[in-house]
Amino acid sequence: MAGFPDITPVHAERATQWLSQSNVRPTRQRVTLAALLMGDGRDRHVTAETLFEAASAADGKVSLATVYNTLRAFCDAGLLREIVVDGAKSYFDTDLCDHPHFFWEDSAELTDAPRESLDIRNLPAAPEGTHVVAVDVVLRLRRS
Amino acid sequence: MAGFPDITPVHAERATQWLSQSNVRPTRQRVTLAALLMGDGRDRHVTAETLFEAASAADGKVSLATVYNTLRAFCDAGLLREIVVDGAKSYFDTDLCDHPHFFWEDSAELTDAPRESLDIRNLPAAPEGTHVVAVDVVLRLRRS
DNA sequence: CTAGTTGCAAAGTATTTGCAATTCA
DNA sequence: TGAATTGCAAATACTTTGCAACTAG
Repeated sequence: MAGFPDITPVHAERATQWLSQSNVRPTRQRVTLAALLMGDGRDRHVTAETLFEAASAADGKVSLATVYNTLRAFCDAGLLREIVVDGAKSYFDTDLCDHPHFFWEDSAELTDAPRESLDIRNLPAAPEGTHVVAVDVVLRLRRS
Repeated sequence: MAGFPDITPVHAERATQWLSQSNVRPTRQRVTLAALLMGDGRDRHVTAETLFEAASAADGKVSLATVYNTLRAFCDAGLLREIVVDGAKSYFDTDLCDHPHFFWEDSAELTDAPRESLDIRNLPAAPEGTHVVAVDVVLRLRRS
């Protein structure tokens, strides 16, 4: 459930660059959140709530509203990908490529599914005047 | 947006049987909603709100809370399939088979995508102790 | 008759927003 | 400095729930 890295100076530095490169102003709050998300370079799935808790535990001083706004800003800047699975929460994924996800119905958790194998052919064509922004593939899991 | 059939006696009759067969008690409200959903045998995608409006227009006398409860009941009974796409609303589909959907980001509408073509191979295996309940494939569309 | 269902209004959950105070470039 | 960002609290959007009144079998 936890799985967020500590915020080391190195992580903060990396986070700052990540933001600057996408023209997102690296404020203190955004650097904190960015460092938690990608400080160690690993892929992560977060909700506003989990990230807020991690930030509060780490250095505090980020309001929940800012977490929401920041996640949205990161998404708009192309730093994150929003994955919508359950009616209630939105998940944000640091891995930008299309890849399948497992959604665990009992715990409402979202995890990566092995992507190597998946092979989707003959994807329906986008209707006239539109293009496909993303292909969400979610495997809903239930306890056997 | 509309696309709901009128509620004819034939539709009501068909709806009643549909419910009875799944051990869902065919109350007046449920028959109304069921007739709107599958009276004419066509596939449909609804949200609580669209179905509520259709019911209100048709014969009235169904509260929004009941629409929510009923959609959930139909789902539990295996008469509908819930499709989760966007953070806000839940969609319900009368077509129970796995098939891909288009989600139109600008209008927040959900429609079927042509299913003939789609060919998914090597779906990741379900982790130990779980099974895959459904595979949701959603193509998010944006205006070009 | 009585267990299941309805409707209302109230509560809940996830998220967004208005706006004054603050902060980064 | 000035435009962008923050934080709070209030607002919003969707959905569920408590409970008394009703209804199908």
